[in-house]
Amino acid sequence: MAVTLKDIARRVGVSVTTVSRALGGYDDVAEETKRRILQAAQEMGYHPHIIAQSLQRQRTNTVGLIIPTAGPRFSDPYFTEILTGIGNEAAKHEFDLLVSTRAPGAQEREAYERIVGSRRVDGLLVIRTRCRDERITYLMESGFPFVAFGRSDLDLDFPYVDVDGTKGLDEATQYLIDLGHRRIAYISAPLDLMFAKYRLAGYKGTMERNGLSVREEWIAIGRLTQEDGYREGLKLLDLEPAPTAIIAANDLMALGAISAAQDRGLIVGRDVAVTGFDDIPLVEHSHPALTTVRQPIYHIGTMICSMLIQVIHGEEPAERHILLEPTLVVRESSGVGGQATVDALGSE
Amino acid sequence: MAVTLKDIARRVGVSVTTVSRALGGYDDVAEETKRRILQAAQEMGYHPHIIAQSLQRQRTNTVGLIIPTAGPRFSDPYFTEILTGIGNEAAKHEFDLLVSTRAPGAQEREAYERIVGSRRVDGLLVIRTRCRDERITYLMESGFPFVAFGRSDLDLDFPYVDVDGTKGLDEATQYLIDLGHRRIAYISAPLDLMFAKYRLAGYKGTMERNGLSVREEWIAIGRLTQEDGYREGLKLLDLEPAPTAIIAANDLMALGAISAAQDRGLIVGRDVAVTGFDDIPLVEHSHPALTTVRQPIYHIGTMICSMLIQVIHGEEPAERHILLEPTLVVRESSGVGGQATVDALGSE
DNA sequence: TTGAAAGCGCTAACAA
DNA sequence: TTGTTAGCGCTTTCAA
Repeated sequence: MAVTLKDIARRVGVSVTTVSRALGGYDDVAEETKRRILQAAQEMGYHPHIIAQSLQRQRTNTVGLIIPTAGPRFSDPYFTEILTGIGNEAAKHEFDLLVSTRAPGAQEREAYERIVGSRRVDGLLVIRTRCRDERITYLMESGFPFVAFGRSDLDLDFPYVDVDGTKGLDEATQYLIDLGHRRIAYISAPLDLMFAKYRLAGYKGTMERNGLSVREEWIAIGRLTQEDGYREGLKLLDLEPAPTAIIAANDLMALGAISAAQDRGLIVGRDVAVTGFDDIPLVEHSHPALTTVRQPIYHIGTMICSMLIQVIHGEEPAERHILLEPTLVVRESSGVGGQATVDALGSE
Repeated sequence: MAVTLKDIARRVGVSVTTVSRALGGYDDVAEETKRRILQAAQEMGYHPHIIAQSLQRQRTNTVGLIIPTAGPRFSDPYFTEILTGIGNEAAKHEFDLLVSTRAPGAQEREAYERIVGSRRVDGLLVIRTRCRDERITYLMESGFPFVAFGRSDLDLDFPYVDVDGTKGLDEATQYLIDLGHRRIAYISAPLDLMFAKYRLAGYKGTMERNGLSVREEWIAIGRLTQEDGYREGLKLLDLEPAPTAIIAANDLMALGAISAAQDRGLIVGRDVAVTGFDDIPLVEHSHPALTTVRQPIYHIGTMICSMLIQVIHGEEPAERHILLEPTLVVRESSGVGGQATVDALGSE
């Protein structure tokens, strides 16, 4: 049914080897022979059998990605975007992308073991690194090629790309403080996620540097969903005294917090400021448009993928540890023009 | 480096064949031999070399999905959700999932040809079917196993799952009409998408059945993004007379339309009604919460994947053509309690 | 109950 | 410039 080298060889009247070499672009094939082979291959609609190639070359030309999902209805735009980045970069290098979705835990560990053990892919991409991340210890132990999006608290050296979350939250927090805010609450990500620590440190550090106390009840934790942002947002807004600003550790929770504020009858950007982190496409046209810390997710996808492919090819990436600077994107939700400030302070 | 059957054979002192059979669970291996082999495999951390297995079995145990993306910053939660559904179902059957992202066009066609030709996967999932969909003609011609999410206007018989978009829009439109709306605008999806036709037909049909004229300028078209929903929403709201309700062909555009209305100083659910389609997690906690037509995206992902695996196994799926009934989910954006109606009509 | 041999489709070392 | 041979790791006859 499918065309093989053998079929072409038979038709052209040469050996399989010659066909293989002609198609492989080697120059030790007579011009005329090559021409006939190429033509036959063309006419017969030949495509190399990738599996056979992989077995021979001991190389699958495939990178793997196991997306850590929370549940079925998970749908963080963050993942779509990084997936696109990874996928496009992989395609550029003629690599395929194998994707699994697993919730952190035993199933996830097994998926890693199976993929590594079965040599299903040439390398893995680890995203959203965690504290004492066992995916990383496992991959380091097994010597399997991988690149991570996110740093680690393990004392291990591996290639990664990360965004300086501390800096990002420094900027967001300082921006709000400069607008006059004093009671700034923070909705953190679960603290087993590495980026959560960095961002929290940025928030706390900046508050303290400005001589502002960080009250325990101003720090909430949500699982990165809009729903959690909403729930925690309500709780924060119901505090006495209520915060005049809420910083969320990601955009989805910020959107939830905005809904919470609106449900409390507050005008976001005037009565209360809200900021996020990520700058997913969604928040540019939300209402109000969200002030957030931008990290170039798509671009990071392409970077980790291209680094991984370098590692697979046995090349040393120019930089093994890349820390990107995020940028604060000011929009309406933080109260452009200081409107929020005035009112917020006025109510103090 | 990696453990092979040969390694185990050598250690246990039997042939590769015997090891293969023992591990394969055949019962023509002596109990004692089997035990020793299993133990050795365990101790040595053996995992079958999937590529070698695939070559031999002529089966990759992998399904493919090529996500039709618009651009880099694409990030429709719709895709994340269906991806999760597909991925989880695949895992259940011990199948892997190969994912690519390609914009419709030449590159996409090549990706299909390459994947099919190279026998990279055992079958493909086609999502978001289009008019005269060349992916479908190609797959039918080549006899490659596939299952689609969406029907086709081609006169071809292939297995699919779809949601009755016409019915969904019937319900949404009728609901708004029953609330008293008369000037109902519609933001359609690009009409080369199959589902766009069905949904548009539902809108138009219901309007007409109720004796309401559908004015040309009330029908806008957006590329399913929030941004387009915003832009088209503004245009619609600036019409004279302005529509009192806007139906969007998907949730993302509905969110955009809501932002547009809010930027025009309108209260959505009171001054204007807005509805969507999909019921992505995002819209339950948006502000106002979105009235929408729910289609079980995650579940559809599992369905098409399990159907495909059946086809791959040479089984005939119980049902080859599944048409699901969507359900209208009423929330605030359509004006619960008829508030929108009264005010909207009042301004007529 | 076990092993030898062949072969999946391809590449590569070596010989001619 | 071309072909023969071997082999990637596995499964599967067939024979012992």
